Amino acid sequence: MDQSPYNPLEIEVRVQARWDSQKTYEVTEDTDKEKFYCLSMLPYPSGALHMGHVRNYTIGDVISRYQRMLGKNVLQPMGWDAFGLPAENAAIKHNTAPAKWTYANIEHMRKQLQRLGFAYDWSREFATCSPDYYRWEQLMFTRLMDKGLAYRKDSEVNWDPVDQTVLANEQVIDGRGWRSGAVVERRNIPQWFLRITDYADELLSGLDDLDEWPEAVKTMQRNWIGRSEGAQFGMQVCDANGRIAEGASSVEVFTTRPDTAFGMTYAVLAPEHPLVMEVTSEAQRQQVEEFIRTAGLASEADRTSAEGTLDKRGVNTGAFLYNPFTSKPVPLYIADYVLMGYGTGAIMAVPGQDQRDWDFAMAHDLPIVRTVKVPDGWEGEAYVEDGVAINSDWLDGLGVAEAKEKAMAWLESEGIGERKVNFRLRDWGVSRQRYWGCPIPVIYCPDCGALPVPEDQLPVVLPEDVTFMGVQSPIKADPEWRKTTCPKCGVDAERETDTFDTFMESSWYFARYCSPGADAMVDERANYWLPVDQYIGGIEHAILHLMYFRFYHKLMRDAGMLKADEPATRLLCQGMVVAETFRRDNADGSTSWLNPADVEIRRDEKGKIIGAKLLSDGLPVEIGAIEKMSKSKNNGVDPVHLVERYGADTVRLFSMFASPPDQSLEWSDSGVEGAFRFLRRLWFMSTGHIAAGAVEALDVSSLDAEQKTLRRHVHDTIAKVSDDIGRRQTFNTAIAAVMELTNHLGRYEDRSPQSRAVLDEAWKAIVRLMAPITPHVCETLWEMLGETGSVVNTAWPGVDEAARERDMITLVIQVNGKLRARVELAPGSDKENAMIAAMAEPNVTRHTDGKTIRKVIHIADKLLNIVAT
RNA sequence: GCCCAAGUGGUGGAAUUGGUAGACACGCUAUCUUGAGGGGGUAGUGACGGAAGUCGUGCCGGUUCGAGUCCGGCCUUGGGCACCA
Repeated sequence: MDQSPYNPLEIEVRVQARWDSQKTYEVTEDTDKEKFYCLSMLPYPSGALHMGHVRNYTIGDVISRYQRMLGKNVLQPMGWDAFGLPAENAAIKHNTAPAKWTYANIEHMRKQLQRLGFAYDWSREFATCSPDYYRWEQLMFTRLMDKGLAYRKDSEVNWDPVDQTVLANEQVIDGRGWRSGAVVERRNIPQWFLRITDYADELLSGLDDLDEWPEAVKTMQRNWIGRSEGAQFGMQVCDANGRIAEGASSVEVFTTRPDTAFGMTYAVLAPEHPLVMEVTSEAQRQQVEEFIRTAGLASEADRTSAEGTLDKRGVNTGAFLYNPFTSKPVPLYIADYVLMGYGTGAIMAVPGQDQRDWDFAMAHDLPIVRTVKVPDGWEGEAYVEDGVAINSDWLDGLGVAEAKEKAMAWLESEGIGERKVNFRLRDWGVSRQRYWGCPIPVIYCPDCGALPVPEDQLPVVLPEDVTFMGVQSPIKADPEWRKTTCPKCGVDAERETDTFDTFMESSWYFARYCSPGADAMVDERANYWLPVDQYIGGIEHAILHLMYFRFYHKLMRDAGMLKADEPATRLLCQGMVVAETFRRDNADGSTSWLNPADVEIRRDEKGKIIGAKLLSDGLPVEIGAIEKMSKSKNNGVDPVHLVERYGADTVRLFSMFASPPDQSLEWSDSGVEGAFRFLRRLWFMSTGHIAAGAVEALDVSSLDAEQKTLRRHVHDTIAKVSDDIGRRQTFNTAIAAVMELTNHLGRYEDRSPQSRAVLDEAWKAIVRLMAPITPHVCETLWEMLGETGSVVNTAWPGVDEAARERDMITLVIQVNGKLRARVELAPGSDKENAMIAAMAEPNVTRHTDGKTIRKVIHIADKLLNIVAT
């Protein structure tokens, strides 16, 4: 048999056509098999696949293919997060409709994904902009309205006064509208919210059970939820002498440090606090009104001092509050360092124990009382650490924890206050004043108010064939679209013209994949597949998407649709794809960023990079920082070009080999070349073995030492690769282990019948070990090795533990912790025998002669350390 | 400012439980092969040193027979939060 050259393009097209025609990756529920649901975050159809996608989806594909070879029923779906602002921008730019642009992108990107050979069940594919998808989201929302979990309240938006439209945060550039250039205003308009705060406690405690989620993600979510325990209590308005008038108002404050209440020297209301104007004295009225007008206007950057703290601006209201702990009045201020959106919008200020209060007290000449004893030599300002209570009457002498407890118990027994838990987490605002999104299914009746669209009128379909002017949403501009009648009383009514935040669609797509075609949001099939066994996506989604995803799953669970408590058991967040940048600073002060493909690197004779030049003009360019691939830095590498040149297997191999999945991956053209070289070598070596003809049966008992060593290496490699892919998810070291074994095979020259039998075992192992990573070439080699059936459906190679046993082990000999010799010993040798072998080594005795051996540490079959002085 | 990662050859990275630092790959050097280009083979490649050897995982200190790994302090880079009482 002749050896043909490695021709990846020919191989890949042929193999993919077969997978396609045999529907290899389509799956159904099968209770006889263990299921495995592997999900990669669905892409936004921006137009073309980038390296970040390739990396994300290759990781998911490797895990899926590995799990399938373990015999599991593996679901790996793919779809499109199709709503969103970029489609509106593109529609304006290209004078088309957002829907048309989006569908064209999906067509294009689907082909690109298919060219990479990912094992997706395409029969489950959907785009989130399809009415068949979003109708269930609308139905769910109406149910949430019924349950009171969706509600409407006023909220601030960015308003462009020229374009007469709401702007997303990213459309506001330096305080101005991105198109009109007009100064953006803040406006309060009614918007819909989901009560995620009702689930704050469960979202927090649930993190403790997510053992296979990265700590970094869990920490970020914990901080975002921001649970804090403390006390809330009322303080009555009083006069300067502490006298409380009949029917005086009371101000509720929240504190995590009730133990410090004796050190309260003033109190503060947020500028938006409803009691501000009521309590403000006549004398202070003008100042307070002036402050409220200007509060929050100055940008944060302008108000930040060199030390990084914000100015503590505020003004005295002239009113006093009665401190129930001391029975004395404290002056009441308003200040913008107190936020209306957290706690009660009012605080007791204790400058001795809170740095913000300290800063404010210093700026406004307010007294400072320490209520926790500071350590000797303390030179700081506010003291927030643990310590003994002082100046606190009946709390004196207690530690912070005990004092807190006693203060809270006192507040409760006196009926002044109660224990209270507050969260930083806010309810999820889901209204967007955009066109290209799922219409919010609500009808406003002049008599009945806001009503959910009845189920039989769903879906509320977003018209797709629109002329998109960019100034305003077509459904807001169209007076006809919104016209409807009240489902309750039948009078003329109007539809909501806002659409949902696109995070809504990505919060439940994982469940819809499990119930294709269901005449409901999901059906029973979802409980077969869920929870997701492995979820893969970018760390940039650590907070928002992954929080909403968990929240929405709980909403679906509580609606009786799903059984599990959490949507995904294991999470892997892949790192960024980065590349070198090249720049030229132009004479006019601007910078040109040059693509790596157009630049040649220059090195010295040790291979160290000493410069770079542009290929087109031969003149030098500056080497910039290594940064995330982006259009702005022109350092992107197009995966499609690489696939055309080297094949999908090479691109997949390099992206898995260059670094572990959770670290950033530095792109390198020569690294891609190296991956290609490895596959070509694999091809030539294994087809060479095949060309040498049939192989006789392996007889393990007849192997000589070298054959045994080779076979041991094969089974050590199988064990390592299994562990690296399955448990550690360090695909780079798995590949390195296969490369090492391949190098061993290359050096192995004996072609006796039993050697060829061992080599045959080795090649069949390698082809299966590499199959999840480079499936096309492995599929082809598997056939050529004379195996029937697709490697996709073949069992993962098993480890023969007997083959891994060693006749001799290498024991490392140290003297005083320094390596001095290595000796070959039978495994299981005891300390005495190890010592005899060690003392026979001249390099050891040279370092022990004339010294007393104080101690010998022996780690069986590993190491002997002789301590001699 | 607070919280979380990370820092190892010329480069990407390996060292999984405290036990041989630098696997694997890139790059580079020499050499062979080829008409050339390309590709491939072989050998070498942490630093210093002729060698024996010594030093070496951001810096300073500690624990230990033994530290890249653990502890304390600091520096740098990346990420998150950012007046949340």
